[in-house]
Amino acid sequence: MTPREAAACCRPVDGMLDPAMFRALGDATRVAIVACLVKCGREASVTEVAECCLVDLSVVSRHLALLARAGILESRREGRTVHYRVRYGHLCDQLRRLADAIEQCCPPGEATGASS
Amino acid sequence: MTPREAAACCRPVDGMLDPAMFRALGDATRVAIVACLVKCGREASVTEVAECCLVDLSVVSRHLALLARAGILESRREGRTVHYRVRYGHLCDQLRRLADAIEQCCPPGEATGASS
DNA sequence: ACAATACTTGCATCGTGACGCAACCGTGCA
DNA sequence: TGCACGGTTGCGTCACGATGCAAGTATTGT
Repeated sequence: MTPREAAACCRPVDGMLDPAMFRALGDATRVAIVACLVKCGREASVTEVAECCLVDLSVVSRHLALLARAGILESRREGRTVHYRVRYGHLCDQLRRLADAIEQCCPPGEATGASS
Repeated sequence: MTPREAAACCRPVDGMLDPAMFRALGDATRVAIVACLVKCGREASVTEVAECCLVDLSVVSRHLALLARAGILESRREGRTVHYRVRYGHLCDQLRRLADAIEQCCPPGEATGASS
């Protein structure tokens, strides 16, 4: 199969490789925010998150909104406070399903770490 | 634990969230190239890959080099031809280990799809 | 009603990255 | 040695995104 033919052929991996999700994780500040929230293990307000960052609070607000749009975080409003939390289930699921979809195309003979 | 404390605390997830890898997958053209190579299941030359893309061959060459630097692809030279192939094992491993590291911080009560 | 809090949005600036073209390098062949 | 082929690299252009500041919005408390 030539690459040209492969590009036309539809596989599970096509739907999993969403540039928007990866772009969201492709920025140092956003990665720091996500790591912070992941390790925190609970939801946090914009102000709380901004205390871990060197950038302006308005920038943090925009980053959080972007991460939520990308499906990595979710938000909950409580009065004038907005809480953001990691979508652990969705995020881990996406990563594992992508790994599975990629592996499915891996020709025999190439180790992928799994024995399926 | 406040987000500020969480940011200072070191967890496995810190080393796994590499912005460079995600940035590499955060571009539509590069994602198309990776999807093409993944589905192809074999190595392909720069010219072959360029036949699946709408952009100039020089652009494809740069994208392939970037993806190789990010650890997603690897290259092999054969005469004047350069073959690129997906690092299936490394890529899937990275994705799964990241999922594991994130899940490790997930508080009990939040479903992550796994039962560990 | 007024003020304070918590966050969002408009706007200007600046850097980075994607792209195409052209020139260049390395290899193989006549 | 000359030439064709396969890739890479330099350079200019252009668009987008990250940032900070200031202004605006929504909600709470006095």
